[in-house]
Amino acid sequence: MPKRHLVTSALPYSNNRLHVGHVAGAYLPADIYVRYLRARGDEVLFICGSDDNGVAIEISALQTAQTPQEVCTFYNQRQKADFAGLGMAFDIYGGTHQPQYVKLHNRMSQEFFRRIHDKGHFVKRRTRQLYDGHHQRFLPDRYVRGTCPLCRDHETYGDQCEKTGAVIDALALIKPRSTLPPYAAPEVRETAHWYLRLNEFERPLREWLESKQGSWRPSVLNFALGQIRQGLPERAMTRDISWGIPVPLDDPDAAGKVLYVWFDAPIGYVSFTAALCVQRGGDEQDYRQWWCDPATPITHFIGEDNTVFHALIWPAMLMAEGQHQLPSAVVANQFVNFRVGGELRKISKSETPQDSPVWIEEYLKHFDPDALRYYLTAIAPETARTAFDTDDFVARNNNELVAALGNFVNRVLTFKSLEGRVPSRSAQTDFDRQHVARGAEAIEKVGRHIEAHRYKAALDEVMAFARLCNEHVGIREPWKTRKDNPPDSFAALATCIHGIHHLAVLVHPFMPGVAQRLRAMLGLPDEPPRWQAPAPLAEGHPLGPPAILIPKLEPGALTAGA
RNA sequence: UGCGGGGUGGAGCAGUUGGUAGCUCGCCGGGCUCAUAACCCGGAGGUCGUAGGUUCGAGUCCUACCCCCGCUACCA
Repeated sequence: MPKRHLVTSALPYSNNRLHVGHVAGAYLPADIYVRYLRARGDEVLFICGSDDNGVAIEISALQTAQTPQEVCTFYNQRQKADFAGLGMAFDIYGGTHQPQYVKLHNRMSQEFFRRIHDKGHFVKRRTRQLYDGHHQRFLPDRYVRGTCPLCRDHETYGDQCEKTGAVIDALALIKPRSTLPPYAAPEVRETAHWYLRLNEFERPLREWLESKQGSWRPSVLNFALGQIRQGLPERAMTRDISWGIPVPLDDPDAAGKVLYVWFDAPIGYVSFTAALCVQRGGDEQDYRQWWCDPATPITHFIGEDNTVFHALIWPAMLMAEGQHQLPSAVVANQFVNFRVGGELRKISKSETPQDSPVWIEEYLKHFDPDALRYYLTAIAPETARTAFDTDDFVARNNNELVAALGNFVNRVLTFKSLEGRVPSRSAQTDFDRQHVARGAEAIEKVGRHIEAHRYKAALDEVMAFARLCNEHVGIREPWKTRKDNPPDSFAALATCIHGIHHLAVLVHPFMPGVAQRLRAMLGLPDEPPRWQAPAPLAEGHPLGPPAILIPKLEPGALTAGA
């Protein structure tokens, strides 16, 4: 494995609060991966920040009588705080339109656009589009309502029939109305846009994707290859809105237009990397060490909705632009729904209660971030959608995390005869040594799972070792030999303590807070562990004060205040 | 219509290149008492969505079909 990695998590759109689905999809797995790589001794840059441009923020602002800048900065700050509360180890959390980053980001995005333009990969096309005369703006199809031109019997949005799901032409809507007050009837105007000729990249994209067979998840690969098989359409990379990055062309048709958010958002990964290089006292151009060096793998963690952009459009942009590496891996997770009373629901701003613990901000007011990290990894939507269930959360916390891991640590470290010190292991048995070897094996296996992005399997392996530790004490019964064979009892306990030391390593990528508490209880310095089997602590090594590692939750704890 | 994902014991999930189906939780029975009523041992429970096919042998490959979900948007 290489020594240097660039890891990104999808840029959250800054017009909403974060919920557990976001975290389980694009952030937590990435954080686990990064923590593991660092523990292994590799050099990692972990890049994230908010996606601040685009029509959705512009319209949110319009609806709440704020400026787009106010909207995106407000949510950028809240999201950043949520991530910090969850322990996300980003090296930088930028924002494509935040004051500290916008200048560099705009410049790099415009340069990117220009290079693609100069190489002839865009085509300019004229189209007709609905225009809201009151707001003096073009309306995305989603922001127009009217009578469905197919069924002719109901109101629908301008993009899709709500009854049949069929795609409709917004220009064909009968009696169209803007969805923006005062709901003016839109007029049709002509406009010009620059389209990326994706079809030119079908073959290189297919070859590139096929080279990933066996290492990428089938959901990403098959989806992307399926799209190519159907033929990639041209996609407009410019928009008729004002909140975004001006199109950097002299062409009069470019006046007043901005880059499509999905054009500039992935460039955010690059511009934030450059910003980080500057923050660390280097040069902006140092970002090339991470983006242009084939020995540095780039891994994008995303939610399933971003697959088309990260597996097709962004790679095509990179091919068109020609100066950067393609992603080494695109790790996509499915969505997480919310189960309430046995019923599955989507998590949404309008329907999910504002004080529900599925909102990270709400969760963190009452509970331990690591319990959430545990649960979200246990239900990781790696191959299919899963559900966040508050009762299941409490059950897993109490019956798995607390019972197997927390309780094991507690039953060993509170053992009376220890007197705060690591006892002698001189009477260790073969069984004890074998157990220690199993801990080392677990560290290896978990590492392999994480490298393959199998986080659920990795966590299972961690918990399997915790259970093995319980089994080991159960068989050794140091409480029975305490009086008649103290050396044997002590050796068993020393082995258990060594097991806890292994657990402190194993748990670190998943639950950094738990790992830190374990190290404190073991009397170890407060520094991140190395990903290797720890040497046994010397006899007499002073232990820290034992404490409850993970609190047990009352049934219904998560539903009570939410 | 097209593309993609999923359909495995009560629940949640694993099942890499085909070889009598595993894990966690829950449940039942027993044990232990160091421990956050935690832990350990044993047990019951599945004809792997349906119907065919290939094979000595298929959850695992092929065909058809059914169900759920997403995409098929100028929404991030």
